[in-house]
Amino acid sequence: MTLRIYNDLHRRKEEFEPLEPGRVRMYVCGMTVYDYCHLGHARVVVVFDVVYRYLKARGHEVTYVRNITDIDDKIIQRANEQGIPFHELTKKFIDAMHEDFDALGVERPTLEPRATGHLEEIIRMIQALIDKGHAYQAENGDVYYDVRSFPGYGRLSGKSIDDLEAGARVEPGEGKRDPLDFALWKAAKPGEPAWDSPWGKGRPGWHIECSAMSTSALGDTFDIHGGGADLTFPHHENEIAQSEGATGHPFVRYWMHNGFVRVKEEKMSKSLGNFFTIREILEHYRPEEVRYFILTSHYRSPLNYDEEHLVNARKALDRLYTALRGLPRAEPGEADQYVEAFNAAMDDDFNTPEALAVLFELVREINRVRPENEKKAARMGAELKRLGGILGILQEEPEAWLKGTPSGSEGLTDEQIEALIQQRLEARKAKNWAEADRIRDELKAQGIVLEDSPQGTTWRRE
RNA sequence: GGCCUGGUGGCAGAGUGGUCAUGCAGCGGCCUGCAAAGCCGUGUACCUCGGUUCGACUCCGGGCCAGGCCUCCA
Repeated sequence: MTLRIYNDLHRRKEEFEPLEPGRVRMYVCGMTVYDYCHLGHARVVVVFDVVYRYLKARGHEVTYVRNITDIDDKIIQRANEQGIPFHELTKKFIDAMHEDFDALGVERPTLEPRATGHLEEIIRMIQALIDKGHAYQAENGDVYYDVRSFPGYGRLSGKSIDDLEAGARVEPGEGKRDPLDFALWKAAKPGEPAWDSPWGKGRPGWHIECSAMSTSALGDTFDIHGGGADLTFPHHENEIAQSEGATGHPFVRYWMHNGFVRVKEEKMSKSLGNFFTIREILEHYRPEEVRYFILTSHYRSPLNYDEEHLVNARKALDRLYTALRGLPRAEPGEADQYVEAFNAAMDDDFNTPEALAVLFELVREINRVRPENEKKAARMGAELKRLGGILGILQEEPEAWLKGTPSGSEGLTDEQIEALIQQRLEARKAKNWAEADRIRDELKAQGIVLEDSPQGTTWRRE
């Protein structure tokens, strides 16, 4: 069985073979930390978290690097607006980002480099580009990449320099030789944070940060580079030009881009203002519901945000957890055909919707087997939980999940519920069905669902 | 304008040249004091017009529609 990944560089699925067998080097473009993360950011980190987990589950040793852009125009602007030093602003949002991602159950990457911690590498790379004739310093002090000096420019995004040229414009005072040239180093303006360099005080451009951080952490050539589809051009195109221009080696073997989160058929983005932050959503929905929702569509497809879908995610997770509820502890087993189907789905370019479908098929089998053979069901349940772990779901205690509330909601306490159930039990013993049903209806009105079984009555929150 | 995706049942969302997705919702049955949960069963789904084929939702071409990139954006 081989893993196939859709490689954006060639626009087709390709068999995945890491440069070094058993070892995968992966880089994902992380956040620019000037605001809270929204659902679009959540999608990137959840998607690549699953890629990371699955590669590990497949037995690879994975070095996963996800950077933090902690210096750029927007950060400076926002810090100035608030009258605080830029690093104070970035610290606040880096902390918030970690809170949000931790809440979503996203594993921390192996390394999380920050641009401001890699000025040396950045400067060295820019110098190499100048030395090799790929970059030049303009009269305004900025250093630009000479796009026409790199023959492969446009290969990833499928654009030709000449087509791009048509719509491009040079802003006054930029001093570019060609409108498509982009800044590697921006000369310091008054009041801006600045670092010393051979070209005077200034700061790095956005694109060069990722080239420098990725190659310094993973080497000139590495296996997977990921990010949102909006980064394909120009960011990733520029990264290729920079890294290959500077090192002379191929940069990335497999390029992966996830699709956008949409709101009413439009891309969710800061500029459109139609975004929902992770923390807003987590006020009303549980992290696992958000995560499940993200995984219900394939990572390259668009994902339409709608609260109804989050509600649906909870119902689906309820079914999964219900199958696990009350099963004795056991070692995973008895479910080979489901494990195979799950792996086949994941091997096919990380097809999480199909992998989830397999989980539901396994659930049906567990529910079927359970009455006759609880031990077998328990082993299958353990397997279900293990597979869920690869997707980052189903790791809660089933009982806790089913009795849990979305944060923020209020109602009866567990003790009050148990007391009412006890009362109802008395009524049922006396065959006072009217009273028993009254209590059940009362609880139902509060969002509590009762389930009677020969073993007793259980309850859950809707 | 250039380039790139995609249009699947009530909703969401996979997938395949000729039997099944899956979840939610619906309907019938079993189970239950009645329910719930669970199990079993159930739905003339594949934008449109042509073409290829014994056969296409699946391949090819046109059209229509939606979204994206071409400027900071995950």
